[in-house]
Amino acid sequence: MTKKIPANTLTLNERMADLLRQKIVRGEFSPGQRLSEAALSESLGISRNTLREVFRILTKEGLVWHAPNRGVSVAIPSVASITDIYRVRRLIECQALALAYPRHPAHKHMRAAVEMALQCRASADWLGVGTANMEFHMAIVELADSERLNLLFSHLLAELRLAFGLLKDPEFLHAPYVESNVKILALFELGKLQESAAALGEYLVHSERIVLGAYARRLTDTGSFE
Amino acid sequence: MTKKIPANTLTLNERMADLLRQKIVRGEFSPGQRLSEAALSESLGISRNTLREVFRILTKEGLVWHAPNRGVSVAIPSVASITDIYRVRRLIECQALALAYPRHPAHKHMRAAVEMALQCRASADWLGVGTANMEFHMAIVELADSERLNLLFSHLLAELRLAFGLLKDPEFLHAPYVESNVKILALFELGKLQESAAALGEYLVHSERIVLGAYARRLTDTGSFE
DNA sequence: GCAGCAAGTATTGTTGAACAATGCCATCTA
DNA sequence: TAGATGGCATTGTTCAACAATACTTGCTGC
Repeated sequence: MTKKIPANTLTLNERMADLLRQKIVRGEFSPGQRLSEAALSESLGISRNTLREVFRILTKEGLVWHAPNRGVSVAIPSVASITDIYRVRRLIECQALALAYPRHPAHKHMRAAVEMALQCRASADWLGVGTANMEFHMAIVELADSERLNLLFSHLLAELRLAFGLLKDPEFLHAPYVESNVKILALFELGKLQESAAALGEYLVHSERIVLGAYARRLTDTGSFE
Repeated sequence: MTKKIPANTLTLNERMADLLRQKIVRGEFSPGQRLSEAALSESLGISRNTLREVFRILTKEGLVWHAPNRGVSVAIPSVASITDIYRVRRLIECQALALAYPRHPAHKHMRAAVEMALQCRASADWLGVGTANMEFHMAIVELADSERLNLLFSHLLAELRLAFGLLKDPEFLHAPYVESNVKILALFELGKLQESAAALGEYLVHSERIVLGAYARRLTDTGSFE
């Protein structure tokens, strides 16, 4: 009866999906860029079939776009998708925070992320600040104790990261929010859940505006993608 | 410059995924049943490679379970997963309803679903009542205007349907809620969003209790799956 | 020069077969 | 009975091939 837990060794597909996901969110490919099966499978050292499975994984996560008979390309974050992502974030994050149990274990993750952000900011590591910020918000969602929400949210963040990649000036994007997160965490630790959630809501509205603004500016600078 | 819209013809993978998804939620396979690649690919008339892509799609949706080197089996809805699903439903549905624009187009879908439920109930078509009920709740989520929430939710419902399939007595499961939906819709149409959302919340709590109860009873009747 | 057409090329979609890696099961031994 | 052994079945991954679709190039006629 003591069935062995399935080996947690990831299969090749999944490892390669991780790899490619990182390459994409780190901006090693430009949005809209076509990902040729032949070229990529050779450069990754995997077969076309395996690569296609990887593509399918990333398609579900919204990182690449698949057009039948035309292959896959790196997704181009649209204004609509950014709006959508923030809409979901407000809905999920605020509720998760407002309804949370104040001593929930994920609380430690929140704190760790805030500390990481402060540290990165001190050393002007703006990419690190961005990462820490995302971890903070991921931790907020963890408060809801839902596997499914966690998964959805991690995909959302990856997609958002792709959009951030388009924008210059990460300092401008992330740095102002370190303080905001500090405040949200402080209110949460004091048990002032409603106020904490309200602060979070404000942050999200503000952040969306900044991202959309920077995004629109970029589009007019460089011309539309399509 | 008038690029053609990508052909909306689904690829074989996707069509087969739809097919298999239906077979699963309709209970043509029993939960836990192993889905052999060789056997299934032959019976569906597709190659093993194609079937594996289909499996990957359904795995992401939670309908089948994949254990490395041991293949995939129809998912066994656990008490934990049911709890999780209802947790997500409460979080998303109630907010979607409470924050909705009262004249949102999806409102028509809600009404259509309620009418369908009434009609099915009149002819004692309990399966139809169940379907209509799900469409009603899908419509509620559509109020939030989020592509991503819609997608998540449709997967959630498919998973839940799988759990329902385990239970006898669909009348018992769905029939009592026709009235509840009528009430929720009525309050919504009157613009009483908070009351409507509250009624929805009550429904969800109640429904979860019923499902878990029936589920536990079934487990003690037939013995644990594992 | 340019719109439209036609043939050829490149890429993706799908299949079948092959072999390695892993898990499962029956048998054997102590 | 417990554990080791070896064979069998299934999955993981690759390869090669061909069909179906999209893209390119060059041509024609105006």
